[in-house]
Amino acid sequence: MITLAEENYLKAILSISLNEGGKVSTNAIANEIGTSAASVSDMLKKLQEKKLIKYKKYKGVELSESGQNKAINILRKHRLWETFLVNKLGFNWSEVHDVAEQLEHIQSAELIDRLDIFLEHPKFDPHGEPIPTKEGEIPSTNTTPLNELQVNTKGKIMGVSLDEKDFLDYLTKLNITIGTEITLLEKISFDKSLSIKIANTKQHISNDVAKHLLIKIS
Amino acid sequence: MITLAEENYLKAILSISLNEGGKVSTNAIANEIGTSAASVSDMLKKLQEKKLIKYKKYKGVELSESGQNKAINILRKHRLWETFLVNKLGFNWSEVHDVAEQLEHIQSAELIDRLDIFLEHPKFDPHGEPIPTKEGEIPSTNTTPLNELQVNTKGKIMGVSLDEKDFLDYLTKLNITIGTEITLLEKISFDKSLSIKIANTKQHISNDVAKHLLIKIS
DNA sequence: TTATATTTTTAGAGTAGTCTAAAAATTTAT
DNA sequence: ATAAATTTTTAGACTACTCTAAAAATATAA
Repeated sequence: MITLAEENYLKAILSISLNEGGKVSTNAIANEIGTSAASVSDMLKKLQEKKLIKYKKYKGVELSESGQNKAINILRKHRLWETFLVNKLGFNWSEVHDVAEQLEHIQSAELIDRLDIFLEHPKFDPHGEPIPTKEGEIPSTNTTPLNELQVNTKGKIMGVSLDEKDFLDYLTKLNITIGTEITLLEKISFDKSLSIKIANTKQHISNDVAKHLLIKIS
Repeated sequence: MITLAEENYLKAILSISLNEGGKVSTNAIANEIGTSAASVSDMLKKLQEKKLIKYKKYKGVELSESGQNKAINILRKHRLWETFLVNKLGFNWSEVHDVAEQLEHIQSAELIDRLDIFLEHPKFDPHGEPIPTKEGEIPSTNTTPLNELQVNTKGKIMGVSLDEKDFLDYLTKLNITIGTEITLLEKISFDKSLSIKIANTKQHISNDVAKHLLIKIS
């Protein structure tokens, strides 16, 4: 049986490797989980023992096949629960992360199958992130972070790659949500901030915000 | 903050005192939780420390007001989740206990408020057991265990007081479910077993089964 | 009421996870 | 290529919970 702490480590390793690719460092995991590098080292030994990761001391870590399956399944559960919380219970998209972090650890394959049916097999969660299939496929989204677009490109916001309350509340304040049409007007080279147009209104956002907005060019 | 283990102890103490009344013994708790009396003794000290129980060594234990509030809230969550699983996800009433035992520990008052609304404020769970209100009231049901009825009494099954798969599956096999009309035909004094009539068919059940069937006399 | 049985508590130890401090390995910079 | 900085691991300790075995308290029965 896998423990709650182990599940959180697998999830962290998956999340980092989806963002950066390649081997994952001890410090990166410590940072993601909010613990010490020493604790991570300890845990990596246990996960290695259980064949959930491939790990050589000082050389970084990657998920084994079974570890990846488990991690993707947790991600699937997280995103299905977020969809349930927003679509069925009426939560705001900025309020669901913490509860979903608890719900994702409930152990019952039957429950998730039925939840998926109840939600009518959603492909994307309320943040536009793809929900892995039961088979472990993560549908690709064909989107580009806003900060990588060229000036004068027009597109539509398909999702956000950060699930933090402050960030999502700020987007709401900017009138940015999924489906919003957006035009990139100007890139300021000094601080990499951007001028954008939304609903015929000009706005200015930082690079930190822009890089988490996923755009489909139209 | 309250831990998962602590929640399970509070729940066990509540459950025993609802069934038997009065002080709860160390052994009864050990038995309910499936652990050793030594572990229970240890934990009682911690719960006492946190003012969740009233406890004197060797003298049994009862919940404090705050302990009782917490325990009733867990019971409320358990029964709301069971209702969700059966009414919304289509689980059978015999399949939901284990999953609800996990879900009852999710920490979010907002989640339970919204779930209650989503389910349209149910008063009873799929086993006919009353769902405590947000304020901690447990509605009384005015029912009698079948084995306490007098011979030739007619009534309707309003609920069951045991949530175990084997038991519920057996009831289903007997064509017994909530709402079923039932007549007590005969009590066998030798083994306290009962003859009953359901849908014009005579059947015979043990006292162990009968005592968990809650009847409203008609 | 004194012996016996039962229940409960204490003592000591083990596991899973966490921490800080220090040692070891690796990377970076001169 | 060696020194300095950074990263990672080890060592030792702490908390929460569990266990078995033994001691202490309580209940029961002759």
